[in-house]
Amino acid sequence: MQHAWRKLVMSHKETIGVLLTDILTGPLGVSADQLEDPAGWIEEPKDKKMGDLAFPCFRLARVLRKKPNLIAADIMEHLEARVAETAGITGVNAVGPYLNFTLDRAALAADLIPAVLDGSFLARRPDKGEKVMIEYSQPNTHKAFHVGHTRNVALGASLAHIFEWNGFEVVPVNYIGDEGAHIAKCLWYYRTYFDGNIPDTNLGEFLGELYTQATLKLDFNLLTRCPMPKVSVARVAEIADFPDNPKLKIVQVDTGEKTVQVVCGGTGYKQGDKVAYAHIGSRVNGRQVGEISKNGVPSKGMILSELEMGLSDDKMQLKIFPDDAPVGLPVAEYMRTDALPADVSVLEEMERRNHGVAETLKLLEARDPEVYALFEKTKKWSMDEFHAIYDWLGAPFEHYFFESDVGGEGKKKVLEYLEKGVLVKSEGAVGADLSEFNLPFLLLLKSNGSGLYSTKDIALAHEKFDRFGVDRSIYVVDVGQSLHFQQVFATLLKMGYQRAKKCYHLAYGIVMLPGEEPGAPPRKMSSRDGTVILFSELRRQLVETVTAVHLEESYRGVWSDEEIREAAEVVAKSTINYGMLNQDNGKDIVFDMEAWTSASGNTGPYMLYAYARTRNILAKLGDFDRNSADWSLLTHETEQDLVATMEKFHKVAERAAREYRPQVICLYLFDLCKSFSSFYNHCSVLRAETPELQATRALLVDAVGRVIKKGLDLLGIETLERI
RNA sequence: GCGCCAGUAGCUCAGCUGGAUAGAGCAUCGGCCUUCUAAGCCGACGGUCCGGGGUUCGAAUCCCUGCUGGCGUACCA
Repeated sequence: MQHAWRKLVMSHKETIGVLLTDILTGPLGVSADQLEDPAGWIEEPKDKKMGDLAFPCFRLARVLRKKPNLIAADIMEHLEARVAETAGITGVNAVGPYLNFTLDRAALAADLIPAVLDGSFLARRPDKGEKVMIEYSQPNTHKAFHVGHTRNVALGASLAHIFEWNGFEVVPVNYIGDEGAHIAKCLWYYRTYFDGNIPDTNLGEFLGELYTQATLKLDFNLLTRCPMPKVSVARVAEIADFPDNPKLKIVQVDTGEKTVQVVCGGTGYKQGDKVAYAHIGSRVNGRQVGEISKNGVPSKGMILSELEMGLSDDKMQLKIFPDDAPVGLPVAEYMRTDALPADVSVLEEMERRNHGVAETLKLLEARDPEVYALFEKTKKWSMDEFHAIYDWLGAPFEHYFFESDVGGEGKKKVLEYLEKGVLVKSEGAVGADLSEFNLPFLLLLKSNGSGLYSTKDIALAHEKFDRFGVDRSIYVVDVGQSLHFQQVFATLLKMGYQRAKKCYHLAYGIVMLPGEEPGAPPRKMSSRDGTVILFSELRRQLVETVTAVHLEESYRGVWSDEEIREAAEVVAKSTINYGMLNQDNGKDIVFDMEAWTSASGNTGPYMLYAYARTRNILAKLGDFDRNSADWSLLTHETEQDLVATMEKFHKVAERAAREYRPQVICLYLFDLCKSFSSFYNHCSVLRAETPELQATRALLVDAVGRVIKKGLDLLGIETLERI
């Protein structure tokens, strides 16, 4: 069924276009081929007060060789009479270079409001025949779920609703990270160190805590200020000039065992100084130290600067130890902290811990009965918690993918395409040369043959299209993965998988915390520093603050405790969801618990409040004569605003899907709710001057409430009948 | 080094494919509750749209360039 309201608005532009064409090609003498399509130039004025539609005369300036505002005046002369006899348009005036048209709002309201009330306006759009998969959330098991993750969930869930409403067939899916080193670390810590009691609740967060503890155990900077094996104290035995290069010196270094020659570019040392010497084969800041030769002068190992040791920003100054530093002693031991007992070797302890994690990983991969059983048990702890969180947030999932399920298939595919010559070997590893796409090499198999994140994504993409038959695949993943997905999609294309063109990475910015002092820049959350806001904590604090600040005084004793609790939960959810969505996808969000819970202005609770007010009016009013409504009575500025704003709903929802931006719905709802609040303070329904006006306003209020509710629905936000 | 993203009011942010006097919220300061819920409404204050060029009748918007910040740059996920 065609909606009358839509035809009406479309026809306004066409009607005006015809009028303008008549006048321009007639009295003003513009030839038709110079005119193109005036209806297409019509836009909406920035300020609603100026009118409903505007025609800018700038482009005509060139054709007519006249100033735009004079052209507007010329057209006006002929236009006014024509407009007066045109139905649907109530007025026109020339403002500078613009012609502003006012539409017949009573006619608009007469079409729109009944359509809202009978449900046809807000009904899901006709089926588009396109199946869209939306992958979001992707949490790692054995890690904590925190505020940052809620942005992803809010975005994904909202997009699912928005696409659904726009007539797409939506398949919302999750992709669980249940494989990899993080799990080995967590389980290693649990088996090696944990001796407390397992809590009764929040087992997922408990695992996250174990994981954090594990990373602390593996942060060797806590054991020594120089966590580098194969770096030891050495003595500068002799310094000689380098031929033809005054910046370099040839240094003979006494390591305690032998004397080696090093070409050194650093400064601030002299013969006899004690320095940090990195042996061949050691790793310095991730780089392997090898034997090199500079202009034919061999150099074995390197002498570390203060920068290389992470002690200062000075990249030239070599680290010099006091004279009593024993030559040959590993620097890791020399610079140890007091975290370990003195009789425990730092290097041995580092080795022991690294080995422990590696062993756990091996046992996991080999499905050792004990370790694997522990893995499955703990994985369930995480999954149970995830499900509870999704349930609370209202996030739908139709299917769960698991990393552990796609790894094997990924490897198979990579080897198959290596065989075909599409993928190549490089430095012992396998990957895709993407230079034809102007992208860097994508590693797909490590030199030891094991797969990576990218390997799994190759298999996952196939699975999505082949098994679920989707036409489009959206990945909601943070912006840090942009290059990764460009590479994955390009690799798929290179493998001849044309449907990679229908893959889209929706990149969003991360969630930050406000600076510690006013004016300080926002900071990243870090589980290590304990600055992460865990989900349970977020929920608890939000509900608590909402109750204390807004519900306690007004409703305790008036509502049941149960109703207060439920209201607090709904408000808390709206706060977090709306806050996460009402921001440009790509930009970082600063999550300020205090600011978010204060809940005034452009926030979720503001929308809920506006909605509850619409319901409250109707509840107080009770029955009224719906047939006595007279749309021409809606003359107040705020009433006309509401009608005009409601009308935009389809355009907004369509745009939100097209641009993958739930935010446009937020902006729209804020606009609508603000108009309603203004209306609420200016026009009373219960005390309307006449029964007709009262009935008309009541229907308007009802319609506005429904549009707000539907908009919030698309954002994944529930409403309350009263707050 | 290279690549991507960003820089708009004291703070947090809108500003759609270039259009009218650059807009909100918060904060600050004034008003409005015996009348439908004050989580609200009305008003005031507040801007060299990072700098510099260019395209255009017209630039916060497009192009170039510089500065600043963030992120990413093959054996982590």
